[in-house]
Amino acid sequence: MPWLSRSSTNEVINRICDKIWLAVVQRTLRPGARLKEEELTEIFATTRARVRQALLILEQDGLVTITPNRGACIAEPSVEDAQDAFCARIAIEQRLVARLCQTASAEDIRLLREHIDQERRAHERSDHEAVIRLSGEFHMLLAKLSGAELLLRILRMLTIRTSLITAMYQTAATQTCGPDEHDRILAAIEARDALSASHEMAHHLHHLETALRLSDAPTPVSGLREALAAVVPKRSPSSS
Amino acid sequence: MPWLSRSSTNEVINRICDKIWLAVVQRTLRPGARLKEEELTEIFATTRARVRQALLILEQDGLVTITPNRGACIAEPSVEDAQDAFCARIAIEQRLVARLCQTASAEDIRLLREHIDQERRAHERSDHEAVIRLSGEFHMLLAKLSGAELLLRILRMLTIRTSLITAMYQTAATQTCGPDEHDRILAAIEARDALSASHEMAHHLHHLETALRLSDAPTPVSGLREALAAVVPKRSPSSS
DNA sequence: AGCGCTCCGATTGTCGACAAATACGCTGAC
DNA sequence: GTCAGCGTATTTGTCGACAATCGGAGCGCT
Repeated sequence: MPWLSRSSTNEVINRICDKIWLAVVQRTLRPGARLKEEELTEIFATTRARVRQALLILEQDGLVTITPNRGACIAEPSVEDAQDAFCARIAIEQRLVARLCQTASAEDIRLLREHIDQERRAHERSDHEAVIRLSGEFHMLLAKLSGAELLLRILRMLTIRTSLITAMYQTAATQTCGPDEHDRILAAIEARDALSASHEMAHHLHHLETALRLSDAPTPVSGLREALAAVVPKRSPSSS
Repeated sequence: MPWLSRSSTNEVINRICDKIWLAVVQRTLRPGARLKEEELTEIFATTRARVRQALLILEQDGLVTITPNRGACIAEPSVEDAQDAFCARIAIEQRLVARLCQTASAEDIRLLREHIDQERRAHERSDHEAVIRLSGEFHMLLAKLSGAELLLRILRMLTIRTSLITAMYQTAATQTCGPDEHDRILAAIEARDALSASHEMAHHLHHLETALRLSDAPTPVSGLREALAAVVPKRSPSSS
């Protein structure tokens, strides 16, 4: 578990945070899903206070939204949030890769290449779940290798938003951006070509964003979620 | 109180967060200062649970550090953290002002001008406390006017770091960067000159950073803090 | 039958007390 | 006189129970 949100001092709380975050990335938990405290309490075999702390942390990260007397749900970022997140990601990750061009060690590059290989393997066996997860982790790995604790934290907040958005406005095309672009970014880093690296990164993120924007107007999936839940509430109309 | 950290649902908790943040900005609370829970409890006339929540939020923001069984202190960011924070601020705030060049309304510009006027007045009457506070608030105001909730949050995390660092490595020169640079940024925004605006912003932040870097090597003030506290513990040597 | 009201179940929010851990001061021995 | 060991006292961490609030079902009224 090369995982990333050791925000709290407590091990249990970190496990809760990581698990939920992982479930969201793997599309097991959809945006808008309810997170009942008691439920989580018995799932993780802990107390409600711990769960509560974990939820507070996740709210700070933007993964869940807590509404006063109604509990926690997986967040549903607005389109504006997504645009802001992409904007900030472009700004930050450009700097990030440019910096890595100067600081990256051979070991760093090896790790990145290994990661991309994993991505490629997952892609080849059509393991969409792993593809999505690994694709996000690549960017986190970049931040991690930069050694900047702060950038890692910020990038986590940003990737959380973009992951949620892709989960909400998911089109078939969204998850097909293979590891090629990551590969080109790595190549630029390896060549110590900062300009090219930041350019590739900008291109990559812009690509991701526009792939989403396609489905922006037509199908805000989650916008219909509540409505659909009310209309087709799992009850066959023949019975009553 | 045009304040910024309404992270929590609870009013009391927000007040605690704001007050502490304000105290840090005004140099009333120095980095490394101990924050005892019980103490805060009676100061804010609340319960320890509230205080605890507030401290957790502040830890997420990077304003305090909580060490497992030893409580909370005002954070003391490392020099690397500071550099990262400035790096990220430059990346983000450049985008920010460029964006404001397109979206800023007349009302926005009026607010910014008013703020700068406040800065100037504070500067003229040598109210250093207000100068520091307002100088930081200017950047937060920019983020606020951009309308991007997310950018505001990130920028808060970043300005917290830079504020802490300036409090730690403070030289006389640090706080003298008058409102002129802010003024030039505003002028560029008003002229809808995105390139110039982002350039001015980069220059401004770079200026701030180098002003600090001067004292980087020579006097890590807070490094001596504990030592000094142990050596000169407010007790006159004549008494005992 | 449609609509509004009330009551009830479920869920969250809050608090106080207890347990654990650490820092400090004291005593005693070398 | 100094240092090690121990006990206490302060501070944080945790938990369980209670109170407040919200959503929904049921019921009565129009």
